[in-house]
Amino acid sequence: MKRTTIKDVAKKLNVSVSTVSRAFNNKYDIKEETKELIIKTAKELGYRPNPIARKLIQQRSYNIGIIVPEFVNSYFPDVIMEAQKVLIDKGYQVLIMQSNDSSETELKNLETLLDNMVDGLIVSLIREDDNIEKYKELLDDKMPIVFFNRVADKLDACKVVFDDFKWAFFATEHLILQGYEDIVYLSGPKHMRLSLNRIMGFEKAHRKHRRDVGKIIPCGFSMEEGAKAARQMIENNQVPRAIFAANDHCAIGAMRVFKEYGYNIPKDVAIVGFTESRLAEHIHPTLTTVEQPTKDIGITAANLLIEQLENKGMFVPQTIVLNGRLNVRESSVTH
Amino acid sequence: MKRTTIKDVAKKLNVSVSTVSRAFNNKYDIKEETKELIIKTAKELGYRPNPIARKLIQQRSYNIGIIVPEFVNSYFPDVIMEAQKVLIDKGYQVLIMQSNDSSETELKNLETLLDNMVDGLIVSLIREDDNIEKYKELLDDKMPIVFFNRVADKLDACKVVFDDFKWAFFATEHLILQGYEDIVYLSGPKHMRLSLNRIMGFEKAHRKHRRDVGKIIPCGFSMEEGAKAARQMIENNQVPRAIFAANDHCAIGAMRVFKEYGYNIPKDVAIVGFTESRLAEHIHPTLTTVEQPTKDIGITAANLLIEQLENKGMFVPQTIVLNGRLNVRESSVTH
DNA sequence: TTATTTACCGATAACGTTTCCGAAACTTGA
DNA sequence: TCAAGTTTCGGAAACGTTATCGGTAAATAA
Repeated sequence: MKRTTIKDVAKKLNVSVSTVSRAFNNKYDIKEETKELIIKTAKELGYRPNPIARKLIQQRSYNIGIIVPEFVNSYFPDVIMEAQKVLIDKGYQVLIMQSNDSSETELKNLETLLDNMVDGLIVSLIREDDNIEKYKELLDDKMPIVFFNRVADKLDACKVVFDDFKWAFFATEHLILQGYEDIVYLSGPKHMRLSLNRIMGFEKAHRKHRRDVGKIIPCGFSMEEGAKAARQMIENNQVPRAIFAANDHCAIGAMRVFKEYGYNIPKDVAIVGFTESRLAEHIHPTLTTVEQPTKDIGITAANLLIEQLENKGMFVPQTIVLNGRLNVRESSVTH
Repeated sequence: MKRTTIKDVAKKLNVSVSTVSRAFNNKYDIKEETKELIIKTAKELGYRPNPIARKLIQQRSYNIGIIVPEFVNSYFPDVIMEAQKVLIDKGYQVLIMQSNDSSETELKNLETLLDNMVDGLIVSLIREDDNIEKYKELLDDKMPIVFFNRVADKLDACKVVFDDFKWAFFATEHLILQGYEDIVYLSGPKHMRLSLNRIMGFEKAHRKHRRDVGKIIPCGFSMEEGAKAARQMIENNQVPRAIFAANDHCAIGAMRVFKEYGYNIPKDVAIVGFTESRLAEHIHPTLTTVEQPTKDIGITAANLLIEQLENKGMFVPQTIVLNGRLNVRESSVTH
């Protein structure tokens, strides 16, 4: 069962391979009639252009690499799948890699993607600084790259980011307006730009309402770390009236511990999460959280990359900031 | 910035391209000395063999396609990532597609993967029957395929499955041994083999302990469906003493509703889930559930595929059944 | 010494496309 | 009717590898 090639189609119709090629590439210099005939008999013969041969001659792989830190939260799968849809529609092939929260694996992933000759990359970084030299090299070589979510200030490239500042501000303000004093922020790792942005939003909300800025405790994005932070607060007898957490998993981990220790949520401790997860609606009490536009992020990143691929050379890097939504639920409201 | 090719390396050393190729392919008829020299200067020149050219001449894409129903549960991402690791190590490129729980998208995904000339496939089906003819064709054409999780009886192919019967049996027996009479099974869709297997396990456990088999209610895999089922039981005043659910999401959805209506878990209603999710340990009460060996499933599927690819032609399809574990937690134990 | 094997290497043809160049065939304008 | 332009097509080169075949030099056997 050999695959039928362009030659088979050409021979069958007594035309040259060039003509068949033209028929399949919508070139102008071909008669409409012959084109249709070729397409028709090609279909009969079950001919499909060999993408590998095309890639070789066109000197493009039509491969796009996507690198993300993890697959634990639904956030990354969600944006990836949207981006993939857009890219596949444009004839690209998508290679997905996860870095397992390790900068070294990130670098290894990058290498394998380059071995596979990707035409472009969509990346969410593990740490801002770790592989920055490598990315700089690539950018200097005009490799199209779009960063999203976790980006690096020092890189002059396309970025799709969430307005972390603004939504941390709104989330904090929401807690303040509910009347809570003494709000603690369980922040993400400080080496991330988005953590800093959220901290700034947190602070701004306090300043606006003339409050002392609440305590900021470095935490992580996992349930375990959220739980650990909560346990520590309880042990130190420093349980605040409200908590704003780095993400939903972290919030849920903390929530669990508080409940175990008999705290009522939100009466004793109010909680707000970040980056709407599928759990927010399904735990008890339901979790107030900031929803990120995962679909838009994926689509925008993909489109930015395509633009770059098509206008290679003359393309100015741009940063697109997307908006979100605060989903207010039970965990933060006492009426 | 042109990519350096095999010719550049050959010219630099005044050898033929054949020799350079031999150096990179560990062929026997080359002097160890020259081989090392070639590898060394190739590295200096930054030469990497062009995978596309290699694919073209070898008539293999080194592409493997993976098709899964969804990315909502962590189950599929988990097995995919393990499989990918194995495959990448062997020099394969992995294309991941999700069917969004629609058989039509599954078919479309299949087509795009074939367009990309995949050498093999790893598939978890949406429905047993829907695209069966297409898969049959492929198998007849000697396309290496490994099915996992949701497989079709009618297809004579490699399969990696979980022993759903056995572990549904154990889960049910666990509930029986805890002393619960009147156990309801919220089953997955009936068109899936795994649902039927689990039902059989559920029944067997009842027979073994000489009980009447509990009610079986068709349900789905989502939290919404679990919640809906619970609400219906409450409305109909038919809340059982224990529930065995199709998966964790379903279990959690039901649990939430019961808690809302004031039922205590496990005192009023005990619950057991299936396919350990990341939530099981983090909800209240913690959820008893059957853990599937996601990593093993991914690794085994990948290895089976590689075996098939390497011994193409003479290869007998085999089914590998993997084992699991029952994680007993609070939701099912009253002491 | 000569014949025969062995080790190593080069030239060349493929793989299936696209692209460039040129040449028919046809059309247009005077 | 003829020159010039247009449309449509064919031939051949190219993309970067690997595979096949053959040849030379060295090593071994007779």
